[in-house]
Amino acid sequence: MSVVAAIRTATLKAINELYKVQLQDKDILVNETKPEFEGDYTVVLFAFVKQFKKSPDALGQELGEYLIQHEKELFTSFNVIKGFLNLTVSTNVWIGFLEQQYRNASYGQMQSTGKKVMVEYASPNTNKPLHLGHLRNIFLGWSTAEILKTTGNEIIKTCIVNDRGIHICKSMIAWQLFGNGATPESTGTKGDHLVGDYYVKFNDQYKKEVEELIQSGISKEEAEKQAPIMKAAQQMLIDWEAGDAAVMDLWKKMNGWVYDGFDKTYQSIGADFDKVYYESNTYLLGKGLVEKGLQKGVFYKKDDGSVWIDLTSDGLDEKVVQRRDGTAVYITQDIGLAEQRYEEFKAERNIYVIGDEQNYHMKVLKLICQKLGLPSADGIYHLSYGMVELPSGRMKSREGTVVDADDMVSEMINIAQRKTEELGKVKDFSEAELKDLYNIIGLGALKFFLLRVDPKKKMIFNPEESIDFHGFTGPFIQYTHARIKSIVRKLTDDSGKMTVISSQVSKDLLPLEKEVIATLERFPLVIEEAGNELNPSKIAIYIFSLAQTFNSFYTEHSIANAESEEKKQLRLSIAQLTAHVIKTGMGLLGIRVPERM
RNA sequence: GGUUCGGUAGCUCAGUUGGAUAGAGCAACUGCCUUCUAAGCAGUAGGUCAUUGGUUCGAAUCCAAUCCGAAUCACCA
Repeated sequence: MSVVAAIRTATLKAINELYKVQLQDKDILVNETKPEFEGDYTVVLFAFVKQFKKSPDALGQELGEYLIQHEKELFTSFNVIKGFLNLTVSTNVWIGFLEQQYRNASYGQMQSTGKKVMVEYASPNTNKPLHLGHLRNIFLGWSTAEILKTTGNEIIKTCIVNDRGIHICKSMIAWQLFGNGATPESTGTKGDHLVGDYYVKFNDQYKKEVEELIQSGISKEEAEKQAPIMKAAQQMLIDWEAGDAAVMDLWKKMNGWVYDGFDKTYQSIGADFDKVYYESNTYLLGKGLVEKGLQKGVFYKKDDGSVWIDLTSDGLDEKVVQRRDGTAVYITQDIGLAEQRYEEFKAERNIYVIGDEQNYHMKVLKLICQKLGLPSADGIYHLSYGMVELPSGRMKSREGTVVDADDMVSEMINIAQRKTEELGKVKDFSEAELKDLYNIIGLGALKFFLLRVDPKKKMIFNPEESIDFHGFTGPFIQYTHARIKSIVRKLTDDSGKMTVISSQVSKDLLPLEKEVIATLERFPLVIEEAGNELNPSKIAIYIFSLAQTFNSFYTEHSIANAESEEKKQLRLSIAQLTAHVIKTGMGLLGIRVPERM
């Protein structure tokens, strides 16, 4: 049981004994004591004042005295200031925790819940390469999955590839017109970038044609409809749906290039999936559900044959679920896919990592599934995250104002290399070791940058100012880890035992020693909170504050030259557990930590 | 216009779901490398928590109104 939980339990018991009132866990507010007061944790008493008809001071005194009397193992002293009961936790509790955990290689891992959770993330279109927004999505999805794994769930990572539709036809048409048979091999261009280039070319040509038509006296709307290249793309989509052999061949070839490119990117950033769905296989799903919905009276048919659902009583609008030509729309496919996935995996929860621009869509999706009475419905959860914007506004691939994912990654790795070379601390590293180190640091900086903020909030990225390596950053934490490892190497033998043998650890704690231990002790609570909220930034913030606290401790108190062997043992244990928590916590964010840097 | 989300230091963000004198990082300024890695540490300065009113022992946090910004409201995906 965590210290905070123990304080709650003890307080509940004390209240029950003293005032014969049975309260719940959630009624007891336990905070960390502010540094300017004496104590470790604080029970806030104001909430009980009315109920017990006591002054806050009297209540605090009575509770404090009771706790000191009856919980001698837990507390050593208390003080009451205004309505705050400040409790000092016994040193034995902290030492006991440390002795128990510092060699525990699985500290932080929780017991299995037996629950299955599916996490869908990334889900790219195949007409252009990944950009910074995708990176936020991918890091967020991957990290959330890892966190849920650690809190005891079985995880299925999935991805739905949007591989068909007008957008890919645009790239295909432009390639036919301007490509001259170019391939990734012939041009030396990564496949997804090559296809993306033709998507841009399509739009350039389209714009040009529209301009020309407007010049010839046609209205803008009409010009946009009549532009030959757009007509060609639309025709190609029709041919694709008809299964035209030549179109299918081209489609397969170009998508193949894109997948090769995506795979390289995924590999470089450490993204992986247990199951990938392709929209070309799923876009016809959901048609049977339309029939079912009509029978159940959830849907209704308009005179022109289109099928709708009326969600106005839920505060939303009317929504089409089937076009008048009988084809399924986007949302219908999603319903079908939700069903199919549920049939296949029976996951209780299905977390969709999708940008907040689709909040409305996802709300509708869940609502329709619920109204249809689908078993997958209640498990649908939209993990909505904010867009990554530039100082000039949103990124737009058509206007070329996107920060490309591959460029971003290689730039971060370059900066990592430059900084490492400037510092010159790893001159004995081999070529391969250096390469790996630059990867660890560069990607660490990037991932931490994108994960340290609340997913729900949109974030602004300024390409002019490169991502920092000091302060609240990945490299700062990696550096703290490397420093600890350096000490551990010097003070232990290969088996991890202290070279200086001492039978026991010191029994008294300096303030900074205690602060680090108390922070370490909170790790499982933080993981739990991050899991409940599906919010990796909680982990990032926590690990940063741990590193900060440890660094203060590190500069203030020597480990190797501690006053006594017991102190040395104590501090080394603190350092080792800190390194473990940093490594594990950063691992939950998908960030590796180096042994040296 | 309807709905939803947001506005906290010059910048980027926290703020434990209503608790003590609102916190970090960056940028600025002062110190600290002949003892475990200075990608570090210690410190200074920086705030009308968008505005106004309300709820109560207590509000950045809850409610109402107003101002500003964003997303969304397709027989596109």
